[in-house]
Amino acid sequence: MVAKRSGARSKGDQQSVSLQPVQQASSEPPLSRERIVATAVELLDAQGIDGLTMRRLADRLGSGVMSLYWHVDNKEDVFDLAVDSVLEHRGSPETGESPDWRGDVVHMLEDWRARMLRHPWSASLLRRRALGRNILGRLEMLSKTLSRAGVADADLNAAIWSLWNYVMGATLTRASFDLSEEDRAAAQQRLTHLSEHYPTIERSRLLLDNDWDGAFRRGLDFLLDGLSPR
Amino acid sequence: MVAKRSGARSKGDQQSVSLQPVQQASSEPPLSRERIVATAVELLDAQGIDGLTMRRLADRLGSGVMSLYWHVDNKEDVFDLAVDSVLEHRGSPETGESPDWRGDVVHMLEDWRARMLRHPWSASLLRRRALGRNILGRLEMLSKTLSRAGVADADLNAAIWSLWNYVMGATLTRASFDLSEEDRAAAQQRLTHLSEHYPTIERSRLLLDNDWDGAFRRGLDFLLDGLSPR
DNA sequence: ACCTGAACACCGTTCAAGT
DNA sequence: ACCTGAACACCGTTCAAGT
Repeated sequence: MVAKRSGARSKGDQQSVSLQPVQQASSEPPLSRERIVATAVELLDAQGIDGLTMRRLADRLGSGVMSLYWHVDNKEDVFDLAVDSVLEHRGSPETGESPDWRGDVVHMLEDWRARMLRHPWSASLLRRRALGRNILGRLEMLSKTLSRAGVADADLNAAIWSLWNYVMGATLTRASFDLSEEDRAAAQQRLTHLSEHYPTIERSRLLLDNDWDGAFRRGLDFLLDGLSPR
Repeated sequence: MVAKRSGARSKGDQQSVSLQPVQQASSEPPLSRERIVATAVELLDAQGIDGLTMRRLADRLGSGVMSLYWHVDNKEDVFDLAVDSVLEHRGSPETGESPDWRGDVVHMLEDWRARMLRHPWSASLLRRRALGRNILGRLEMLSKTLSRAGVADADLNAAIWSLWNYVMGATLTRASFDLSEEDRAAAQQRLTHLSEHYPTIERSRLLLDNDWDGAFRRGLDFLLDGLSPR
């Protein structure tokens, strides 16, 4: 799980481009869970959620389709593993001592969101079954930090879930709203056409606002204001 | 495995049943956008997101598959229409004058969430293209209410999106986490097994907490505390 | 305007079998 | 232990054609 972009593909290895004949192409590394997951992420990035099929995945890996099923239960399993792998998280040692708990939380959650947005398919695939070590590690860090900050034990879970909900909602919305210019245009047209019925959101240009990062940060501040111990 | 047929077919019986003067909106005979959408919702409720196929939908409607394509662009279109229909919303007249703006907001958002949870597939299908009159009506109501409550124009969009994000994240999480007892069991087992690595969330029983409604309300209160004008 | 069947180019997964 | 092709039971959608 360490090597994220490591050379799992044999065709275009840069070091040996000039000298390389056919021979090395045959040395595909053996199929493995990690290689399957990494390739699934590549494929999802390139083709989107409907672009991942077991057949295409096997093609990219240079194996037969059914070989995948030795390493992986089924297609759902591939999705779950891909999602957790996107949220790689090594509990940084300094977060245990930093005096700026709020900064720590904001930083971790912005990183969370940024990672998911780099793989826009991931937000819509985060089910309970996908909870792997990376996601759990982030929840643990959040829990520890909030507790240290003075959030009461009785409020802790509600606070964590509210932050989770906010991040998931924001990420999912951004990923699913902003994928194509075509969608933007259609929404704008529809809104203009019906503006008489929705005067307030028309006036504030709610659906045309494009500052996603700023809006995320400001909403997060609202939430952290609300749950800070006073 | 419940092959439940709602008697919705048979080409010529609408006139022949002479004892039935009751005319409901659920008219059988002609294919129409509304009838397609309503049946799609039924099918999604019964079989889940993968259970909706154009062939099955046509079957339920007693028509050929390709007949659907006269009324509907494609399968995506069916999804979008189904999502908006779930969020039916008639702008209640009294919300314009109620003195309890916070109660109004909580009420509308709890209704929003409840409607989506009654159709758990809907949360994961809410894209920009799905924004129809019902969703826009809710955003308009939210906007008006917050504005009336004294939220500054410069904060308005951030406030609305933060509420949207929160509701969407909470609803999506609840829908996708709690669908099966099997998932719960697997999560519990995994957590117990790895509890040494995640002591804090283990101690607070974060993943076993089952009070979704309460957690939703408490998190919403955090957020509203944070964005209330002081 | 509305509906249709046949056909195309795909799917995920079971199975029995190969090394 | 690991991999495989053939086969099954499906998909969404194009097309040419019917009323």
